[in-house]
Amino acid sequence: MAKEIKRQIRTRIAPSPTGMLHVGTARAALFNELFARKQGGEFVLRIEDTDRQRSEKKFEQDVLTGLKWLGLEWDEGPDIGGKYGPYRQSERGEFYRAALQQLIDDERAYQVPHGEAIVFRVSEEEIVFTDLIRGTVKVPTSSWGGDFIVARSMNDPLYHLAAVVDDQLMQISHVIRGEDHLTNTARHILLQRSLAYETPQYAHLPLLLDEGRRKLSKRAGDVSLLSYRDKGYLADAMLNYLALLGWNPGGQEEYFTHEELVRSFNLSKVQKGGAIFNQVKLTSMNKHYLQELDEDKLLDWGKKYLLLDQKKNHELLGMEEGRLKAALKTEQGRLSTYHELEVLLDWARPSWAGEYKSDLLIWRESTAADTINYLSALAEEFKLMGNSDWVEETLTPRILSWIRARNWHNGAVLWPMRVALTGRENSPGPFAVAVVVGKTETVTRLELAHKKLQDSISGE
RNA sequence: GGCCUCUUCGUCUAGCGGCUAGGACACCAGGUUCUCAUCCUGGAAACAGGGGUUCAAUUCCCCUAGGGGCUACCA
Repeated sequence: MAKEIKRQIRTRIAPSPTGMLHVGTARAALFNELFARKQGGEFVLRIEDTDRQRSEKKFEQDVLTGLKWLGLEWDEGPDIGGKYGPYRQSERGEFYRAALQQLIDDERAYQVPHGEAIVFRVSEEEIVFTDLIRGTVKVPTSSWGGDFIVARSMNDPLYHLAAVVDDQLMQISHVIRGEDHLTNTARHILLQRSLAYETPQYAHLPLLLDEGRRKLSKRAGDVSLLSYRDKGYLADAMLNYLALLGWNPGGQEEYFTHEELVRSFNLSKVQKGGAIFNQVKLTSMNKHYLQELDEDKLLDWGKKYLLLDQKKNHELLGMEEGRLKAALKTEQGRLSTYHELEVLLDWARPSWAGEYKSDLLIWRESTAADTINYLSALAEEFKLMGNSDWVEETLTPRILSWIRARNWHNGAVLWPMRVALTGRENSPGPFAVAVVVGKTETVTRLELAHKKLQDSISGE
């Protein structure tokens, strides 16, 4: 038996730029990247734009932007070149022509009478190959009907031919792709044999499914990777979530950095059945990552959101950066995506006017009269405080003991204070908010609340 | 229809002949608390069904059922 020289591990992701980068494609890219990195191999990005009608430059850009955002880096690709370029199929015509000519010369393929297609001859047989995830897979050529078209013309190759030629020329050792390619693999093996190519190792990933257990597609909702970025999902969270869809390292831990994923990745632990892309779980994972952001990263994250609609968020954007940072920090525990940001940050605006109902100011076990009293007492107490005391560590104990000294109830005083400052039923604690908006605004807001409540009572 | 393929809580999964079948998300209850969130405690929740093999099957084999994919001059 001939000792085979161990080939360099080379994997690839080969998206076709006919739409926005799909989360399923991103996940396949991730698995290819993890596998290559783990083995000390190389990861290649190839753009499969043989379908000129449907391929668009903007989609190619979306693919590149999306993969980069996720944190995947390729060793060779259309943007950086490499030793087996070009990496765009539309620029590789000569290679496909040569392969087609060879197939025709060897009578493995023929041109139909008027030259509008080149057909690859297939005899009836069963193709057997080893899948790194599924083991032995058998596909009879009858399953797709035998002969198949490999090109529209010498200058117009189709997917099967182009993919096979490129994988050979680019020295791809492992083809890791979706399960929907299972029968395509049999066709590719036939082409490889006819062209005297090497057959790479194959691994077919379980599909990403929608809630109805169907292959995740555009009609199922958001499948564009970057749409998740724009909704406030962090790349680290997305990467982590995607990695665990159809794979896991075996233990109980489920939060991993990219480096940790590389270290523990193993194709044999890839699941065989499809996995539902569950946005609820993704969101909870995102929340976890959001909690761990330091204040500068959190500020960057928040600003990206505000920039999405600059007009609407004009005031927050124009605000002093320290204040925005502090405001975000107080709301950090409540953040999970961008969805709620606008509402959560509303109180932080300097011109915030308190559009809440006065009844909200009254704690459930308190009365309007008492609340009015607390509100004015608080305002007076704050006026006595120096600006240097206006930090949470000083403010909190001071007011708490001030309340205790008067035999008041924390809730009866703190609830109205918090509502006066945020106008919300649910919000960060009153001291944290008071520190962010500053002493002057705190007093103003307390006086506003006081007036609101008084007006509502006298209006009855 | 044909071919291929898959099957553990609702979801993502651990398990690789002997376990009270574990974790996470979601859900429910309680605690902490001015509220929400966080955090802590607890709870409900699964081996698709039927045959084998074996002292012993979630685990190995077969059948059935169900799901999914493919069946383009798309990729």
